Amino acid sequence: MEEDKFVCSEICPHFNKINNVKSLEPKSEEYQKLSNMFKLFSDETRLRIICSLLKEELCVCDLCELLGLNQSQVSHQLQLLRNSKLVKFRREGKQIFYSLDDEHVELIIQMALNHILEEEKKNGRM
Amino acid sequence: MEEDKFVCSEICPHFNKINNVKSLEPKSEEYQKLSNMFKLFSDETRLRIICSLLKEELCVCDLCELLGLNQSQVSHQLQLLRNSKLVKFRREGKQIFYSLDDEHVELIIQMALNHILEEEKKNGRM
DNA sequence: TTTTCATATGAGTATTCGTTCATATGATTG
DNA sequence: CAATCATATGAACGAATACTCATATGAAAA
Repeated sequence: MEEDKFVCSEICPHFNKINNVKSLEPKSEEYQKLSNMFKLFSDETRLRIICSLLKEELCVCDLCELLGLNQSQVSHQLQLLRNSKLVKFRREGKQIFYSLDDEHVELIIQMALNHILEEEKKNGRM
Repeated sequence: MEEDKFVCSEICPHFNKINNVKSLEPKSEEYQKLSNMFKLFSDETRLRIICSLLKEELCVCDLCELLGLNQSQVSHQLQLLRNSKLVKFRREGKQIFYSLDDEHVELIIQMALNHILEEEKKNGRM
């Protein structure tokens, strides 16, 4: 790893830039947490579950019905979301109702959606 | 797939909820684009590259130096970012300079970072 | 208290994805 | 035009992860 960490002779290393960036960037622990968070959004199934819960509290079975997924699939994904404290749940008889436990999620997804939609508009015009 | 798409007898399907959610949620094509976008942020290496480019235009070699990665690794990740139009680049002699080609990226990461930091604060207090 | 229903979970498998190594490309320099 | 330098790319391998199937749990109903 260290052996091929080359620096392109004398031309390239823009050390002023590099030091500038170094001073501004998040700490490495934060990078890990950030990427873990984005990982939760990166699977389409999970994302659809999250977006569904944005609007309504739903039970596992509702999610299966809504998304056309089997129960095991939904429960496994919900487990991941639970572990990351992104969703909360309450029991009501035999059913368990899930809802989002985070105020930022909606904003983040909305931003990303804005990006997508603008991208579409841009490509539509060219 | 279809066979085990059960609906928990008569109790569960909260069809009014389900229909409400259905009417509000993004279209399935958008889900795919959204998850693809988040996938780009979900790898720590890629995320560090993105965050570095947030501040400065940098050449491949700068990124290697800055992040302690080998050239192949950086180029492969840049290829993914290029394919998704998240970065742009310009050639200057032998070097290629990359920069971000998107205004939303910074906002999205900032939101997520807010989330992380608040989470930390919350846990610190308990 | 046995059965049923909604959900959770573990193991196994298939697939996706990141890294590495080797090599290619394309611009510059001698 | 041969050599060198910065970067790109393809193939192979390994690790991570999503899905499936089978089974467990825990509440309610019979």
